[in-house]
Amino acid sequence: MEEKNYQHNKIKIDHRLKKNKQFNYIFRKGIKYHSKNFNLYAVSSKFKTYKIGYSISKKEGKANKRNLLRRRLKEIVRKNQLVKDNYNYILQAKNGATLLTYSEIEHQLINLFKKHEENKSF
RNA sequence: AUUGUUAUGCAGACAAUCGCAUCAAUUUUGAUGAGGAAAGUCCGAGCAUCAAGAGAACUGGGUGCCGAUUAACGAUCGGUGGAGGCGACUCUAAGACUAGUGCAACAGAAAUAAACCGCCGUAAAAGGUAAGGAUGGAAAGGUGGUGUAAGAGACCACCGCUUAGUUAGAGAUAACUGAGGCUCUGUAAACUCCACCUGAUGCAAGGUCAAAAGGGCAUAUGUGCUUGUUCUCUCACGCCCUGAAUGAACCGCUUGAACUUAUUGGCAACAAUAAGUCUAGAUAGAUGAUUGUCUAAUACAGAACUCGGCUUAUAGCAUAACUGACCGC
RNA sequence: GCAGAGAUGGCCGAGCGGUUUAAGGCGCACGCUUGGAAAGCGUGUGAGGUAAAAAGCCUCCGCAGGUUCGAAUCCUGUUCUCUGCG
Repeated sequence: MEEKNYQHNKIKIDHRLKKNKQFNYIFRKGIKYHSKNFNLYAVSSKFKTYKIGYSISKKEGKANKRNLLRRRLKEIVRKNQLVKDNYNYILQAKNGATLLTYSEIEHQLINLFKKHEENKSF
């Protein structure tokens, strides 16, 4: 019974960044990658899993627009398996990213994470 | 067929695959999962804390035609008066400047008070007068007549104002009759007066884990307190810091002035009764992606303690009642 | 989520019912001064529309209504900006 619970917990690891501290740390120390509508901050971490946070300023739109964008970002990251272990990320939206369609966002994000991959290999 | 006016409803549905949150089961399944405004935070409540309570005076804040509804309200409904529209109908912070005070620039002779021009009068003055002129947002009730030296509510008719009575009404008020002859400029979203209401802070409230031990201040003619100020009385005997953290978890957290349907009462807001239902509860914060079918399906927009309103944003479709103009009979 | 403050010429900033929208400073333009500059002194200077130009007229104190004879100022709604609360 206990083993099962343990396994269950192991499957459900929290991949979210939660604390303001963590966000500030990554904003300061992270390696930055830019596209037209998004910034990616990446920092290597001592943990084996990854964590990712999404940052959308209030200037980008009203609450429901921001919510929609965040959900789409989460969906794209999950579906394309863009994120690698041992890293912490922040995805920041800018310049009217809420106006983009799903496919446009997907295109930009894949390119962004490609840059990150190339940088890592060097 | 057209033109408006008012009211109401919907705010996509179904299926498949992958994915999220909560709760059940339990080992891979099932159920449920944002709005009409969830928004603005403009009002009113519940709930919590300020050790507890009673009372008085002053101050501050709010509301302001009448009646009803409501847990309550600055909300709602039905009326009255006023304003707009040919009309259906819509809008209305609408007590009192005859308690007192303030303000009213410029213009104008004069701004709450009277005479510049004028008119009458006369030899000329004195004197009488406020019709006409000019200014202004406002100029001494208005229009027409009688009257007169010229004029004037001096007198008359109509209209307006103030006021008394009668009738109708629950009342605001309305209608009628009489009186005053008009004394009384506007402004209270100026101070103020009158009537009524009103403690403060907001779930980031607040509580549990949270105790030991140590330290400081005060120790009754004292301290504390009812969170705008002061006072009276009852009352309590302690308060603060370290421990104790830029911490985690849990509670608060969703069954409620709840929702749906029916009946009854009421013009209506709404209320009562009966039956049925349980319907988000996250905490970097749960609803997305792809595809198909139907369709007018697009807009504004995302719960964060919970309710009742108000205000603002909003595509398209549908329904009902009524208004005007035109055509036909 | 809750609570509070503000918005005035190109910039800062006073004014809080009254006369032509606006004190003062910075800035800008021109002149004086100087061999030349800086500093100093003096004069002028908001924007848009109308207009050939000048003069004049109209609109503008975040935006939209209302009260008032009259609103940058008072009241209501709204938009944006900023601050505090664990």
